[in-house]
Amino acid sequence: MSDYLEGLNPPQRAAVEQMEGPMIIIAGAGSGKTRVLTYRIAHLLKNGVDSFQILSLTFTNKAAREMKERIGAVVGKSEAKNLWMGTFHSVFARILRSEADKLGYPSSFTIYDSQDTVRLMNSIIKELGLNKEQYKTKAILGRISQFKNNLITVKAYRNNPELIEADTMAMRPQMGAIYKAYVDRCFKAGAMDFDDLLLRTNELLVRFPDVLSKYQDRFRYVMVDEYQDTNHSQYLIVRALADRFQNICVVGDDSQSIYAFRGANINNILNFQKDYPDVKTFKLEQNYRSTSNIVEAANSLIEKNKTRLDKTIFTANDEGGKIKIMRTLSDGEEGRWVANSIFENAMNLQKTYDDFAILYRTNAQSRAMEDALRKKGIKYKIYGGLSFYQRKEIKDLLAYLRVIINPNDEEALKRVINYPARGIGATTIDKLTIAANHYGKSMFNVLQDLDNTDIKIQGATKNKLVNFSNLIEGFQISAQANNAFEVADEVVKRIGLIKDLQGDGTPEAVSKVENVQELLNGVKDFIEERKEQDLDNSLTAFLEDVALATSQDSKEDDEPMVSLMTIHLSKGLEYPYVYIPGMEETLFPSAMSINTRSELEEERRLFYVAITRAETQCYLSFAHTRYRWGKLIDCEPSRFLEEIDEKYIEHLAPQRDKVVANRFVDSNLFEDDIPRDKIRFRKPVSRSIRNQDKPAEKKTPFKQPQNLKRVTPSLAQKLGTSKPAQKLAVGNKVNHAKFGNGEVLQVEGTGVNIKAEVKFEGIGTKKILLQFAKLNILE
DNA sequence: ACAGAAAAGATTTTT
DNA sequence: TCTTTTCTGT
Repeated sequence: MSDYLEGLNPPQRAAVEQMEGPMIIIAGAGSGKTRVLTYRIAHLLKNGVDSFQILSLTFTNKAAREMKERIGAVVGKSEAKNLWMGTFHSVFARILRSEADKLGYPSSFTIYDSQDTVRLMNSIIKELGLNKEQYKTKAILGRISQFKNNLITVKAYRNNPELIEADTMAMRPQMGAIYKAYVDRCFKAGAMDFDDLLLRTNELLVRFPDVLSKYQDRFRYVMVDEYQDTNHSQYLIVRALADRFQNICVVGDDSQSIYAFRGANINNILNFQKDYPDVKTFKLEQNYRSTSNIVEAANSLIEKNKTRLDKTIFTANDEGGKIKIMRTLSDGEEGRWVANSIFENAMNLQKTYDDFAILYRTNAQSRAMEDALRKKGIKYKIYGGLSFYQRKEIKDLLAYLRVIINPNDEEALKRVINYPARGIGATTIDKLTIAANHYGKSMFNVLQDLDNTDIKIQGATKNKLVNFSNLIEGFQISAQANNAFEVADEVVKRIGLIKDLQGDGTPEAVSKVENVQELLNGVKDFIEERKEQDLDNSLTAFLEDVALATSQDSKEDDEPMVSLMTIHLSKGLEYPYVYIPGMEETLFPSAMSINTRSELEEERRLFYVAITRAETQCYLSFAHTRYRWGKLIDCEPSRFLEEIDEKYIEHLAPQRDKVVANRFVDSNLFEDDIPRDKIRFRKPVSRSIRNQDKPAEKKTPFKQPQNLKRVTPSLAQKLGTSKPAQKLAVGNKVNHAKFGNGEVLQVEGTGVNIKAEVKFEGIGTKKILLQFAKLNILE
């Protein structure tokens, strides 16, 4: 019966068998963390713990679902069903729904996604008459998010001179007013943003001790996965809930903390031992995922971080291939190289495309990869980006459903009030907004009571408004009698959505219609699935599911495809072959994150996460030029490349071509790594042909030579320094244009500061900065 | 009120 | 480069 314990190594087993008291499992990458978590819950259940008493918080819905399935396999499905398992946001949304009235919210409160909050903030800034250059929507929202994650309410903000001072200094003196307006509007709309789901939970637990007591008593065993990525708000919730029984088990890896930018506090995991002095610590240090080359390379990288918990990741796996680094001229060439390499590996090693992943720092990098993959005929899927539920046609339909459930949901209302177009324009909406603010009512209430408001709206427009509000009220009545699918279907038919989308029959239009159809099917599936499991299948439940769904949660495809995603999204996943393009300064590490040590360390952890996704082979690449912001810019290899111990690395880029090198040195152009064909043939031919039918002044004639000139000096420097440590070794015989022949005695420094000590015949020893030296390797 | 044109903005990561 | 916002004229 307890055979599930057999396959575990000693620390894994010890962690599984530790049932009571505070404990922390420090789980290195690929150390079988999910297994331990799963079996630990199974173990609790087997030992008589009631499944209703376990709360398990994960980072993604997907992780929760998978874990539930695996537990179900061990202890039986019906038992697993009772577990409270999910993301912080989804679990606490559920709790907040049942306790909403205590906080003055309707239990059918809406969850605002980031699109909604941006729209709301835009209108607030406009209404307050603020300069939008000075008050950037995103920056303001980011600041408010910070406040909320640290439980700083509007009141607390106003009583905090330091915060006010900081905002005043940052040229945002109206921050407090904006914050208040934002919170008020959300509240009035019966809406919570993502941060509210945590903040309001805290409020609930603090203000209502009986509620806290209830949930403390209910959740006698609390588990938190990815603890290194919890923020302060989450930290407090967890601590409060576990306070009575102290059966709290957190799992995480400080080396994989990559969400500081959205408030994650790595100190939560670093200080856990201080919070619970009698904590039991378990370390899972054996990596089962990757080859030893990958594990060791990642170790050598992460050692460069100063703030770390003490642990040593090791593996018993094969050595495997070294980490391969490729250098290319341009981002386009980088993409082609990746696509080719995937194609060849799949072919030669008999792998399917499922075995490959391309992980990048920024979403913008996907394009070059996509282009190359498409040309090569390789199927791929992109995770992240616009999820299905964020597409316009879907959001529009969802907005109708939201208004039906919660007519005070202003963002949804504004979305649908004139969609499909029914002649209610911006002017009218502005008037309604003003009236709503003035009377302290929701916009929909104003609509229902037009006669008792003194806003000047023309008769024709007024009719349209009345028709609209009647339409919604009709839906609401229907929603009381019919299920979610029937309501959604009725909405689509009544507003003529399909007809509106069909339009001109372009492929885009067709796909929009299909999307709407798919959403309807989705509602149907949802209802049936929930019915089967005897769960809430209301429209409200559906909308909540959708609001908290992420792109990772989409269904699996049957056809094998290469996976493309940001490194952030890749956390928790693993692939045999991993490609990490764009290993360049200002891209990775990002230019925004090189100013402080902690930011840089987070970037390094991000790189660590990326490398450790790989099971058998990891490829890194960088380009010398890249299109960014529509401009061709020069790039320098990432500093991270030099931080991996050389012995785990193999460079794939061709070595310097000496003949070419010499020729270029003579003319003071020594970008000898550029293959000759590339110099001649990069696009100018086709461009000049295309330019023939364009006005002369618009064309950029022979951009190529221009680029060469502009690029030359710096590119030369970079090529000279790109891998000098490897290229220029002690003992090399070199030639210098001025000093003649010599022998390398020493190489020191990094990046642009690499120096070589060279003994020249008849001249003596010189220290030369490779960045400027015109050295040719003779042997 | 709306379509088409011009200008601005974006690219760090997201539950 | 490509998308989104704002302006302009009807």
